[in-house]
Amino acid sequence: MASLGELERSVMDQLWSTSEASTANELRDRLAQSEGQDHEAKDLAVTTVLTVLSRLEKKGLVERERGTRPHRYRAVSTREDHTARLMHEALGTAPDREAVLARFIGSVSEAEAATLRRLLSRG
Amino acid sequence: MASLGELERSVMDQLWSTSEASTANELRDRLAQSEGQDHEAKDLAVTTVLTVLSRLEKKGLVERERGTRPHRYRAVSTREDHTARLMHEALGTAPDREAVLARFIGSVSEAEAATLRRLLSRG
DNA sequence: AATCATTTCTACGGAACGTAGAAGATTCTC
DNA sequence: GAGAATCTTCTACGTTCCGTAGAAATGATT
Repeated sequence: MASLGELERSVMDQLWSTSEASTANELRDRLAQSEGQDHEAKDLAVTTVLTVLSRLEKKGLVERERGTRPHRYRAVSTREDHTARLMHEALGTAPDREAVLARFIGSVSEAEAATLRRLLSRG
Repeated sequence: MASLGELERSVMDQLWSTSEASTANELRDRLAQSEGQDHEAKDLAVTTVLTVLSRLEKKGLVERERGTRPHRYRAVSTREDHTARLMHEALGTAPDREAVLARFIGSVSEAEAATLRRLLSRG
C-alpha cells in the first residue's frame, strides 16, 4: 500500500522509538542527533519535517493532536503491527498463499522457526 | 528492494502465469486480453512492453534470451519465491523480528496456521 | 500592537513509471 | 542482395512521489 521514502522512514523510526507523541521540533532534533551506524545525520529545516509528517498523516501512518499548540505526532500503529501488515499485504498478492508460506518458512532461521512453533501451538 | 509499478506488476503476472519464456508481442496480446476482474484491459504499444521488460530486467526480476530473434523473456524467480522474499525483506526492517512474527501469526487464518504448523513440524 | 513560534502553502529538482514514436538493427523474401 | 517486414534500442514527455525548504498565514506572548 504505502511505501515509504528514506526520510519518511527515518521519521517513522523516530516516532516508533518513543511512546509519547512528539513535536516537529523534537523530531528535527532527534533526527539531527541520530547519526547512527547506517544513516547519515539529517540536519533539516523544521518545515521539512512538518511536510513529511503531513504526508505520513495522509498515508494514515501518523496522527496528530491538533489541540495543543505545538502539534504532537504519534505513529498510528506500532512498528511491529505495521511490519506484520506489510507481510500480510505481500502474502495477499499471490494466488497460492500456502506455497508462499512454504517458501517463507523455508528460509527462516532456526530461532525464528522455534518462535513460530511456539506461537502456533498455544492458540 | 524493488517495488513495482502497476504495469510492471501486470507484466510480471503474465510472466509468472506461463512456464515458457514469452516474447514482447505475446505479452502485449495477453495483456490486452486479460481484462480480468480487477485490472482494466491494457492495449499497449509493443515498445511500451519492451521498455517495461528492460526495466524489469535491470531490476533483476526478468531475464531474456538474446539468442533467438524475437527475444524471449522469463521471470527469474517464481511468484512464490519473490513474494516470500518480500516478506523476509519486510521482516528484516524491524529490530524485534519475533514481535513482528507474533503479530503476523496473530492475524493469519486458521487454515494458514495449520499449514504453518505442518511446515514447521517436519523439518 | 509588536514579536515570536508554529503551521500551511507553494514550489522546485530528481527519480520512477507509463507510455510510445523515431531511429537503428536483424531477418525474410523475391 | 535490395527492399520490406519485424524487432530492438534510444530518446522523450507527462505524471506522481519524495526530499527539501522559503514565504505566507495563523496563533501565542508580552
